[in-house]
Amino acid sequence: MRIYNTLTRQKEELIPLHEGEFRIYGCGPTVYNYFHVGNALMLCIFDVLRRFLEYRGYRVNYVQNFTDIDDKIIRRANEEGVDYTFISERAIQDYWVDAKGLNIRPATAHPRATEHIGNIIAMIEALVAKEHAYEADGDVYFSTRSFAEYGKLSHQPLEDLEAGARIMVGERKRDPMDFALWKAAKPGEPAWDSPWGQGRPGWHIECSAMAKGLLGDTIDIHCGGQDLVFPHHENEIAQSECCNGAPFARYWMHNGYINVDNVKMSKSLGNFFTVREVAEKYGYEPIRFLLIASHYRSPVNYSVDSVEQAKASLHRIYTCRNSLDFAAQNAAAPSAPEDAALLETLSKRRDQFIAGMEEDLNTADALGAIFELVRDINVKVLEARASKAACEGAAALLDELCGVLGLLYERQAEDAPDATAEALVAERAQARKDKNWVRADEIREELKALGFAVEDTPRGAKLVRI
RNA sequence: GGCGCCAUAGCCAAGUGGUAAGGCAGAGGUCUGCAAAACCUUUACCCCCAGUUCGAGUCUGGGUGGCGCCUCCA
Repeated sequence: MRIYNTLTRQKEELIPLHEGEFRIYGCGPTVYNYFHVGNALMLCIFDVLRRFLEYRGYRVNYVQNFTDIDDKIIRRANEEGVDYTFISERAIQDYWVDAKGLNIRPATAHPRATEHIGNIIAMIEALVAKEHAYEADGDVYFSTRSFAEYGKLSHQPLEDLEAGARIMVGERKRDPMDFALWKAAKPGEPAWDSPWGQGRPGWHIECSAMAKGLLGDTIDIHCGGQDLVFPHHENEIAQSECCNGAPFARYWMHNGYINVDNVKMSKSLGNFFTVREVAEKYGYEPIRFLLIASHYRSPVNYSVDSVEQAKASLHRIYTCRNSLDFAAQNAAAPSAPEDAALLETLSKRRDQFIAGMEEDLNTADALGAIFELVRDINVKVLEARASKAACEGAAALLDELCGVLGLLYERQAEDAPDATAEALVAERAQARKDKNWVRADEIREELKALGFAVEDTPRGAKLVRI
């Protein structure tokens, strides 16, 4: 598999450091409110990466953190007059609801910054001891000039980055490019004991500490949104490599943004749609579909129209999948001699799917393979009246590929046959045979009262729950 | 100013130099007592101008238009 590595700015063969296992760290959300469609892209795409690697036989140790202590959380807590933990807990609960709705599998671990204060302090102490960091009035800063490779991820020399740097009021930096590892407590703020007095961790050090604690000094893949490249990921590299004396992440994967009217969706611009609000109107699955329907590094323009298109696209797959169940139940033959050849033909779509995914996680291409599989199934299985075994084989393949993308999960099991309804269907079939259209239409009304719509297909009447 | 990204049909969107995947919408058709649904078929000289090449959406240079990071942000 080839992956675009931000560090080298090229596609590289993805090879794990440890045989058969990938260790992946993803920067999760800062928890203070609902996450929006833009945040969901990162969650969905790296969930797909993880699913695909597992599908290809690797073990995946995927750690995704929650930043549960931060200025915004504190501000929110003050606004609502509650403890900061109330805000973060509530947002994490909301996260689980939406993540589950989007069919994002829980990571191997979901560490919280506040659970790793000990690791964070230990790491800062090590950096101070190595003179990569210094204390100033209870704050601790990382000295960027002490790390010669600073800027290697964003490919910017320190001097150019410095042009945009500034010192905020109250900071005690020696250099504008230095960044806080530890912040001295301000009155009324949550704080932990440390060698530098009461305080709380800076944002960047959390991820370095949690990655080190749970995955080791060198991890395989570090992922996140492109907006984290600088300064967050650049700073993580500096901290981790100076502390550990080992390469931090071997591959850096960054997803692009979701745009609204061609402008980045972001909390600060206020042009965002929460996953919660979109899901209430269209359901969760179209959101997931929309996000993986284009390549993860290219921008996706979000609009109501795009969600509706996604929903319609998804419907095509669902129809095919449900028709396979119906066809399998009503197939004339349990199996046929040509089944093997038929399934062999269909499995070419699996090869196509995998080839797409292996080229920098090209989910758009992979989705194309799924739709071509759907057409193949419509023509060669459903229309050709293939055997029960062929129907089941086709269904299994469709489920397999959709499963890798995490799609087709809102499919309901078919309702168990309702005896009354079944009897009416049989009576209607007879009435239609007798050309008693009046009675046939009456029965349709009766079924409607029972909550079923009836659709006539070449294989007989099909009941659909209204 | 520094570092990058993007421009493919009405809309969305793949495309690793060799005569443009896929989806939505539209249009035809099939099935059909009616109805509903579904299925099949079909729709592009790839922003402009030069250049390299036997051959370019794909490479190079120059335009035009749009976007991002450099400050919290997925």
